[in-house]
Amino acid sequence: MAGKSNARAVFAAADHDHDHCIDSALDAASGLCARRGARLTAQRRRVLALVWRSHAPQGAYAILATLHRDGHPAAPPTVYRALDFLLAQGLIHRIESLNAFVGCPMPDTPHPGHFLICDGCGAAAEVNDRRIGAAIRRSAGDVGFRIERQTIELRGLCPECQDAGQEPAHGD
Amino acid sequence: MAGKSNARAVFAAADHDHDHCIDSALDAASGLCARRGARLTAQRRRVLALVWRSHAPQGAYAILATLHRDGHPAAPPTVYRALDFLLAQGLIHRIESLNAFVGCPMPDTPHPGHFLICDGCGAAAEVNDRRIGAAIRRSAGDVGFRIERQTIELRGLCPECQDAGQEPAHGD
DNA sequence: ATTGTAATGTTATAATATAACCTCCAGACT
DNA sequence: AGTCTGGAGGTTATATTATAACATTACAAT
Repeated sequence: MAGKSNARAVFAAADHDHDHCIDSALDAASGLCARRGARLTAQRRRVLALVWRSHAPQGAYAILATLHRDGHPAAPPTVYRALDFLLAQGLIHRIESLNAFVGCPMPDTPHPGHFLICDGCGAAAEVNDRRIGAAIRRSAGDVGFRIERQTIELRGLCPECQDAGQEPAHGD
Repeated sequence: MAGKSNARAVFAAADHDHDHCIDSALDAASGLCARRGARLTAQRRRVLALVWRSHAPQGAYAILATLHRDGHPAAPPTVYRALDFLLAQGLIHRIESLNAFVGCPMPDTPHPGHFLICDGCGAAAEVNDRRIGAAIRRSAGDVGFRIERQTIELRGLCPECQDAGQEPAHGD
């Protein structure tokens, strides 16, 4: 129906069990922090859960507001500190073009983080394509630039939102 | 001396004639706007000149402050409007990871804008490597994602700043 | 001169992020 | 248990980046 069904799925299906996403992310974080001797406190765990609330990147102030609604009032520094910790542990990534944060699906291994971000549904999918990484390293190497950090954010429309966007038109 | 002299230069040399950069950029902008029927007003021209003040991306409020010092006081919306115009005309690019703006060296043709940004000297070099573009298109195509806009920002050290950073060490 | 539109001015405020300083608690060591 | 210590979090204030909303001016075309 979608015409994209042969594509590798990187965006979660609309009807997926998102509670499972959240639970696995929290479990992975617990294990990882335990192994590293890092303290995943209740506060940090709550913030991580809220970042994972959706596959759409969450802003710091959205997280803050949700903490308040959930009976855990906090001030901005509290949230930013928790986010800093989670970034340092590689449990989340920052999306620069949105000033927002998204959970990392593979926090065990360090990686640059390449994102496809849908302007329709807001979801961000992390891809980490070896070809992109290789092309970037070659390009930088050619001019003698030493890369320390990458921001690769591709905005556009995911397959589902492309399909959804075309229906309104009269069979164009 | 630098050991990188065989690399293609994308970062301007420390001693280059930067006034020439500014002048060419302004000339190019004049011509381009004239051809398009877009109005490069004095205000917009001043802001463009200030974006080009350096090869390091300039923040909106830095531009604002300089306008004040130059006897052209303005409020934030004035600067942001000028920046919006310049972005729309492709005369400048926004660097998301810095919340700042940098002049485009080739404003005549639309292009995504791939940047090498030196954390040493602050300079941003636009590269637009075909291999990066190709890798990105392939990667997105594989999963059926339609790209509308790209943010590719590689942070690190330019050749000069790598050399400068190593001198302090005792011949390592 | 008139008029319509785009550009700019003006005021206020929203949204994002951090500085600085303080308190408290968990775990290490005795 | 006592006590020390460093990190986590609380609190207040403020910095930085960006935009909303509305008034005014400048300009081009008639």
